[in-house]
Amino acid sequence: MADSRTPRSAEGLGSSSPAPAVTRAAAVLDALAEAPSGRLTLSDLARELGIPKSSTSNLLMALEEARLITREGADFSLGRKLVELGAAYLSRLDEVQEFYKFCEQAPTLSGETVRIAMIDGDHIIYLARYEGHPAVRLTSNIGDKMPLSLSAVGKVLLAQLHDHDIEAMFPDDVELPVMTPKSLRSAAELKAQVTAIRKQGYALEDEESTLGVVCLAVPVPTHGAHGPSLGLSVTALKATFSEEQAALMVKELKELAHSLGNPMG
Amino acid sequence: MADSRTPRSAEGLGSSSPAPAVTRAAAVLDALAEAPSGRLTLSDLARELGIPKSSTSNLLMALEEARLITREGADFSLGRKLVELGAAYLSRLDEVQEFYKFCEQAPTLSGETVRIAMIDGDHIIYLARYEGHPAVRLTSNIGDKMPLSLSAVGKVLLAQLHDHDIEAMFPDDVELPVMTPKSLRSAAELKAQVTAIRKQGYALEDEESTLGVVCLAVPVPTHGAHGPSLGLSVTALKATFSEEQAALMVKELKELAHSLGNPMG
DNA sequence: GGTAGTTGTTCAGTGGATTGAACAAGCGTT
DNA sequence: AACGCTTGTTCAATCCACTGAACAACTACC
Repeated sequence: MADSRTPRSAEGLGSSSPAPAVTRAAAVLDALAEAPSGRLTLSDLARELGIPKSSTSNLLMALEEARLITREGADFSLGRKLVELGAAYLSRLDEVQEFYKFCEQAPTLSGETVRIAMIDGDHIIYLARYEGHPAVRLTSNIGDKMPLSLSAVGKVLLAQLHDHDIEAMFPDDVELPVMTPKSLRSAAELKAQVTAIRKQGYALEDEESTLGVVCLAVPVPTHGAHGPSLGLSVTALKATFSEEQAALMVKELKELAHSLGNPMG
Repeated sequence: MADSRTPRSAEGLGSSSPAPAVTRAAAVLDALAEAPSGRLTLSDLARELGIPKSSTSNLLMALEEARLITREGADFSLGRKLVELGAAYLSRLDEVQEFYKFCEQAPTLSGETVRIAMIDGDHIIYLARYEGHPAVRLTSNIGDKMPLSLSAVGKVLLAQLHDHDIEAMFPDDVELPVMTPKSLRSAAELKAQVTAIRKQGYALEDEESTLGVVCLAVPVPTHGAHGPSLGLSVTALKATFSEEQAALMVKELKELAHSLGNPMG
């Protein structure tokens, strides 16, 4: 009966937005992005977000006119304008451009799958991907999200935060997402890793998100304090993974991180 | 003095939106996307969009809370959430996934630079790019836009439209964008090409956007009448471009287009 | 230092967006 | 076919988001 019973109201009860229509419109976009099929009807949205139908209708018309959503018969889905806007965001990040250039020239990395990611709330989000050999074709795409505890980049970016922030995000009794038998289970495990990562300067993910796959990650030093935290990672097959190779990759990752962190590297 | 004098009002004078706040919020996003530096202040936005400062402030607060924009001191820029939303849109397009798979296996295309694009108002927008050989590294990225008259995909998608739509978009006295000496100049030229493209089933772009580079494109048949028009293109260096190669590429492009057009190809 | 130009924030009044009920149109069932 | 239960649209009354002016905080330039 597809009873998706998640009446998460658009407004957080106490938080009256200075422009409710905008907040609700954003909630509509979120709902469409999270809907498994990517398509919802007016009534679906009105019900899920707790907005009167007539108001929802107005919102949808305005969103459609702005091409932020598309109507297809009775179904609404995300609009193409969002691809433009997302691309506009990425094109402004000089780091992404330099990332590609560096990967091509790096002796070891140029043959591997390298990604650059950014912390985004309690997730990481992939900004760009360089694929040296399509041998290990990844399923993740640009823009995809991943829990912090399940990825090397996530852990290395977490390690950059202050302890009290980590504590706030991962209280001792928190339930961590699990994707493989080797996924971290407890906040304690995660925090132990964080201190280890701080010492050694890089993070390792050992089949914690995908069996047979390992990941190394380093942080990009945040230049000038402003701007969000970036991280870099290499992905490799566990089967063909050696200590010396790892050392080489970490070395090159750190070089890349350094040149990204210092504008005129 | 950076006198960007473009007071393009957010509302189109006569068009009263059913949810003005949303329309204006979308205008804010547009303005940020088009701003050369990607950063604008509250006053910049208020001035450019013709919105009172106090209202603009409200909009920006709501947008920031939704993470659709970010504040950095006094400057506002696009937010990360837009990358997520754009990615969510793309992930729903099965065509993109199949596009990659096909390109890898195609005998000729697998070595070339292939792209899939979509018509979007009076532009095309690139949805995905497959790069066989990084020999001809393109400057265009996913999400980038391009005028219809300047690209092979643009022309081939234009040729899919009805004549009266083309006439409306390109009246005889229209001024076409020019990027190289070989760019089309007049609507007449464009329309002549459109009829030619309809006959031969594919479009050629001969150094019209970049000197030294040629492009071939075919349309993807729109299955079931709904859904936007997609197009495929291959890019090659004019220097190494031969007739037979072109024939092969067009053949494979058409195969790909066919399998994309028919879900269970 | 003083002035004139910014900037972004505050606040009470008002005009228009939002709303709920009533509407019409579409489906599936009995 | 008539029913029950959907769907999305219409419309007048109300409430609240928007507004404009006044505010405070900076910067720049004599």
